[in-house]
Amino acid sequence: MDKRATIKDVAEAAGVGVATVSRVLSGGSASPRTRERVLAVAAQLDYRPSALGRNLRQRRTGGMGLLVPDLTDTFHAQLAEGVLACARAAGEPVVLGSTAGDPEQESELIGMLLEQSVDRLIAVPSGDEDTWAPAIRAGMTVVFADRLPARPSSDEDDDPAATAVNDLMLLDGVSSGSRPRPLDAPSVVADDRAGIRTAVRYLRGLGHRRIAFLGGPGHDRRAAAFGAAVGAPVDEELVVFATGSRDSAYAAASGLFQSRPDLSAVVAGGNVLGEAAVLAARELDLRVPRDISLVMYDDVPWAELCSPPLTVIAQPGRDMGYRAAELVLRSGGRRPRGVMLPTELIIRGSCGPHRQ
Amino acid sequence: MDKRATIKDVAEAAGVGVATVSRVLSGGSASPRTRERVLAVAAQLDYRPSALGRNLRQRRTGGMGLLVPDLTDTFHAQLAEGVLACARAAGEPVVLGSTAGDPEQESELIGMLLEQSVDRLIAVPSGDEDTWAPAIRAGMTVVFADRLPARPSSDEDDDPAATAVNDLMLLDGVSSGSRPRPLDAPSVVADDRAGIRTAVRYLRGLGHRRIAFLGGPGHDRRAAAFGAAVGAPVDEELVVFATGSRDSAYAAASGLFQSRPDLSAVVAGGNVLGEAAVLAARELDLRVPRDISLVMYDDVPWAELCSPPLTVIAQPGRDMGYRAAELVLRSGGRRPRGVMLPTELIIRGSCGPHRQ
DNA sequence: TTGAAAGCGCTAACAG
DNA sequence: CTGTTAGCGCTTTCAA
Repeated sequence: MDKRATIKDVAEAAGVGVATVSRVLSGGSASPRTRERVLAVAAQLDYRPSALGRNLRQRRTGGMGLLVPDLTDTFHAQLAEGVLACARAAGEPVVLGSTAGDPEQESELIGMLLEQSVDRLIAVPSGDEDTWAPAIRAGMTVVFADRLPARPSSDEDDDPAATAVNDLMLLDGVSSGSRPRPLDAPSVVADDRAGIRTAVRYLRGLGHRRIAFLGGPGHDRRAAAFGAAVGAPVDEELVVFATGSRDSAYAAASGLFQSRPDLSAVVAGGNVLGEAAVLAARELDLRVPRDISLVMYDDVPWAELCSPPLTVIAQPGRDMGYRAAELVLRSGGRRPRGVMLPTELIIRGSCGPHRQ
Repeated sequence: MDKRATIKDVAEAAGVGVATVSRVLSGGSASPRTRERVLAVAAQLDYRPSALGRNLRQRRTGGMGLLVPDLTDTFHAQLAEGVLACARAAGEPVVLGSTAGDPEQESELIGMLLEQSVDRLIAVPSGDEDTWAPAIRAGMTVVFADRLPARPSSDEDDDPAATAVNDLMLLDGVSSGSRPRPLDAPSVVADDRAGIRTAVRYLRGLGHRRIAFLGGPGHDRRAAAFGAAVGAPVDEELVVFATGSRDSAYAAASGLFQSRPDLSAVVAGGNVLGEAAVLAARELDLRVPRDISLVMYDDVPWAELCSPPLTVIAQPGRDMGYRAAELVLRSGGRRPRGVMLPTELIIRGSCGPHRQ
């Protein structure tokens, strides 16, 4: 097996200079005669330009990085498929990393990408703005998907609720006065506010009054939207957070159900939490939707498999990934502020009327 | 924002040659004094060696490629997580591609990886050996995971069953006489034979006689194992294949149930097919397990969510990915023939006794 | 133990 | 329109 042909081989075989070959192959100007000959020789030699040389020359690796917390979270898998589809269409490679929701691993992966000179990155962030500042300072074009990095917990506002309120205000266009958003990166997110609001109204319409929110890492905006939707005063006990693992999600769901028997409906902030809620409810002999109504964020194939099938707030995971990839690729000059995609409440069978 | 420091910067600042810096940073020999100084300067300058230069010099990109048919197939997501975990531990990047089960896209992605000089690749293959020969000929170290490329359909044996039988014979160590396996790549697969056999015996023990196999692309070995487990003569109609999409899986399942009302149990060759089987059964008002018993290949989190929870043949997806990554990384010299991991029948609630 | 120098394959000035 | 040339940042002989 002989080694791959280089640009030099092609140039020699075609009797032209290497620059000409380079030009022809990258669509530069050349006489039809020359162009034809070069193309012929290149094809004949089965020449494929090496990305190595080009990358070094341009001091940057093509393609993009993609960082998600966990691929076995079906929503992240959908999002990744979207990114891959766009990248494939563009012929660009995607370097993938999974962070397990751990800011430290996230940082390390960012470092790895920097080392590879990958300067375009799509991320479902786990760390806060402090985690992400280095990447952006290093000149990376980053597009956040699904959620934004949390505010750094530099001072008092350490709990999700407070952060979430901040984000909510920002979402509303209300200037928060202090601490301007330092991160200059576009994002592709779903309209969490509308999605949650619709779900809460739907549950309200069914007569539910004690509604809980079960969230995970990165669900702060959703929690805030939930708070806004149920209206003050928010029963603090009815907003609980898990830490990301399936075990933690289960524990949170189980704890919630046990501590608040008066609960009649729950909104799960993501599919892993919805899964946990179904499991915990079954374990505690709570019937869905007879004893407890459930709405889950994320539409995933298995939502239909449950008995009853789960009512969900669908967000277009694949589209979000595709759009994010488009954004990060066409980051030419203008930096669009980001995209917000609509959600849709898909009513199946996991919600029923409130029974006294 | 100043540009990143290069090896030259470090060399100058430390008053040594670039070669020395390179040596020190890659653990070569150097006097303690020099080493210390270089390290100090490097740290001070926040120097990170650029992979670009190294890659070009070594004419190869570090890390590995990973090709899977579809990340929203939870098993593939698990496998990918395993690969990523190993890669992360080794500090190596992973270039991901999703092929949608299409050999053509697979070929294109292989071409892309070749262009990037990624010379290590883990794949859940969709194409046949003809698709993969170029990659291996080009000098790539390929490790197949979950399944092996099918024999090229050069002549008569065009249908899955025939191919499957071939593979089965190979698995048994029976030399097939003709057509020696030309592909020289190790693999990490589950013990499909044992898994399927155990499932079939379990169903037999429950009294089932009309058992069907519902397969997808790449499930040839499983189909063959199924044929062997039920024993000749195999009712051809009871072995059906879908093409990979969820729609196709649903159609196959639905068609199977409708055409064979005498069916009392089905083995789904993968989680997407299991999903389809549950959906199709419900649509046709077939009760699980009253009317139809179901065993699904792959254990996935949502298998427990179904009512009743699904009895599954679990294969260690994450481990398989991790092992494959280990294999492809430590491909030093010896080329191990591959690994076969055990499966486990996890009995939940989707199988019941056969009722006349 | 160390430094100088030669590229790896490619692109982008700059001449011709 | 085309060829020559100078590197991109790194590793690796080869001498000193």
